[in-house]
Amino acid sequence: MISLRQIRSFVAVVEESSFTSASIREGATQSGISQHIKQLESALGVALFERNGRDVEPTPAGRRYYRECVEVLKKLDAAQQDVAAGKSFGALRVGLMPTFTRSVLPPALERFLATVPGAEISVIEAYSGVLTDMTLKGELDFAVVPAFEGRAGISHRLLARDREMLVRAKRSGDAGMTPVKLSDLRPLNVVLPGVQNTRRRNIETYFSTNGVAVARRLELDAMMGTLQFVAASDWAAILPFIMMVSDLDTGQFDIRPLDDPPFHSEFVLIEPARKTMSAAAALFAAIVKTETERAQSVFLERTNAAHSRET
Amino acid sequence: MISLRQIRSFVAVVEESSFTSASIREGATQSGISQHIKQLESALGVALFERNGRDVEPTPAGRRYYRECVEVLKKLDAAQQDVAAGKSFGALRVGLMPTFTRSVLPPALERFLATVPGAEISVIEAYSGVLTDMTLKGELDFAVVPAFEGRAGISHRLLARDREMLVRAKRSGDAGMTPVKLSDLRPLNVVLPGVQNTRRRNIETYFSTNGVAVARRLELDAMMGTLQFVAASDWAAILPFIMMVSDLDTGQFDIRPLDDPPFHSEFVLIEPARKTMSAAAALFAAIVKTETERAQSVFLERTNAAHSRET
DNA sequence: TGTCTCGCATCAGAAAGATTGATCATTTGA
DNA sequence: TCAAATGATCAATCTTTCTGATGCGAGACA
Repeated sequence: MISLRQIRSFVAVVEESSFTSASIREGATQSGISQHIKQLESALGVALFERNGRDVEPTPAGRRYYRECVEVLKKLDAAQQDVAAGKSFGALRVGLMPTFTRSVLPPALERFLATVPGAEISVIEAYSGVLTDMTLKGELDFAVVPAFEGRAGISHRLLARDREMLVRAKRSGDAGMTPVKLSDLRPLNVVLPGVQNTRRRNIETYFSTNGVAVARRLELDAMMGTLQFVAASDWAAILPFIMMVSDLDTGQFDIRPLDDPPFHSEFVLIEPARKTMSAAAALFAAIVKTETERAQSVFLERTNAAHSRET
Repeated sequence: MISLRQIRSFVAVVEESSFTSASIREGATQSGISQHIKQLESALGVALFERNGRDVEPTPAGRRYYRECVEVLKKLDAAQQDVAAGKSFGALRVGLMPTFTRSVLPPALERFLATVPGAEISVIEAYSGVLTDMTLKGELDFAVVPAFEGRAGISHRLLARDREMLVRAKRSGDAGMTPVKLSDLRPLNVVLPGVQNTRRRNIETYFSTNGVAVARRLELDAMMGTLQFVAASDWAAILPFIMMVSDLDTGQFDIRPLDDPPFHSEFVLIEPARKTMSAAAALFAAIVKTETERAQSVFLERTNAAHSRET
């Protein structure tokens, strides 16, 4: 007889393409996972994986079974949520990339806690890779990360599309929010996230596609550090608008939208495909989205203002 | 953590309205079932049943959870079937009431075995109550029974609507298939199924609604016996047309449709709600349906023939 | 009203089953 | 060719589950 444990192991192996990683994710041993798969295969009478050396790939039957298993798990999860709903809003764990923790998180948190006074929420700030792994492991209810290539076991939906900005230390006389064409500038000293970061790849693509000259590159995988450093030097950074909203009026930064062409980034909300978002999570996600939109509305106000100053 | 065993137990308890019956159906002990429910309730944090003395009734939450659990089980079953399909047509177990085993079964079986040479099939002949219980227990892939009031855990769909006939021993000079109004006849000696039988209740309703006089009643829960007895006596029986198709030309019986008003019976195909019909079962069900329709087409031929003889 | 019976809850011991850790076999990449 | 990585296998252990006996409460019946 097939058990849920076996199914969970199977799903993990498909998503991780590895027995060993699956065992870690499921908090089990490789041996146990191996046996689960074996039992499943013998119960179904079908091979679920093709083992070619160190390569584990689902057979067509395995792939089909995977799809259905994910649905079953999701339905089961939904059933539990449905019945257990109202019991208490449970503890909510959300992963946000720094872009969001800086500007959007504070007002979102405030609204959420006002709406659900008893809520328990933890927010984990990390880069997209970490957040994606945690989401896959089921350690997060959802996470917000840059749009990515998709990954087995993760479902995602667009949360926001944002304009990338050139951020430098403010010098007197700078007109805020004036669009800037990077290739017109002299070669930049630019602070960038590390190569494993999704944003880094997008930025490099923009640079090379649009003939942007870079004098020097500095890798900093520390957002706070980046901002501090940029504020106190002549280095620049490329950051999404929503990250900088709260800095528009501090006089610390010169913030300008990249233009000609404009550079957009997309952010998606990801969650484990096998789970149903809890009511609490859905509420918080909605609040994050509206707060993001509110922050973005500032963009139009300011660029209009900049425009009218010019004319 | 919730297990499939627990869910199956829960579903069984809801459908049986009893821990004890559920334990029998699941091949477990009452103690075990009780623990499963307790674990489920504590895992969900919700009471699933209201225990009022010897009465077990699902709470609203329990009812909702039941619906979702059935779906989960069904999806899981479908997933297995899907993946395991092609492995072999498996053993098929079908329950038929005597009405169907007499006329429809032989040609249906023949066609089925011709279509799927390697098929293993067993047909169980029994009355509707027995067949329904077996279906609920999962001992049958499906069963054909008289239309009934519905029952938790059983899904059903209409298979055929058939005309009830007055069946008596043939006497010389009888014109076959002439419609007959029972209340015009002198009081009948009639052989009937036992009171627990669904057909019995329907027949009694027809009798009393239409002022049919009955001289004597004889209860026989043996279809073969009923036919033998009717053929050799002046007792009558009320039987569906499809049951008698193969006896139209034997010269043994006088078979006439009840008329003014006509008396119809419906037969449904039932299966466990938590399962997905296997490909083999679906095929056999389809064959049974077409064979039933073929048998019924004889009705029109013969009544037309009878009509033209009269005019 | 008292007693009986039926049915679920509970508990401790027994059976079953799952998990682990060690080890082997195989493949890949240096 | 060797080292590293990965999956398969196996026996021992440990956890979980199940059972059978017993308890308890509610309705049935006299």
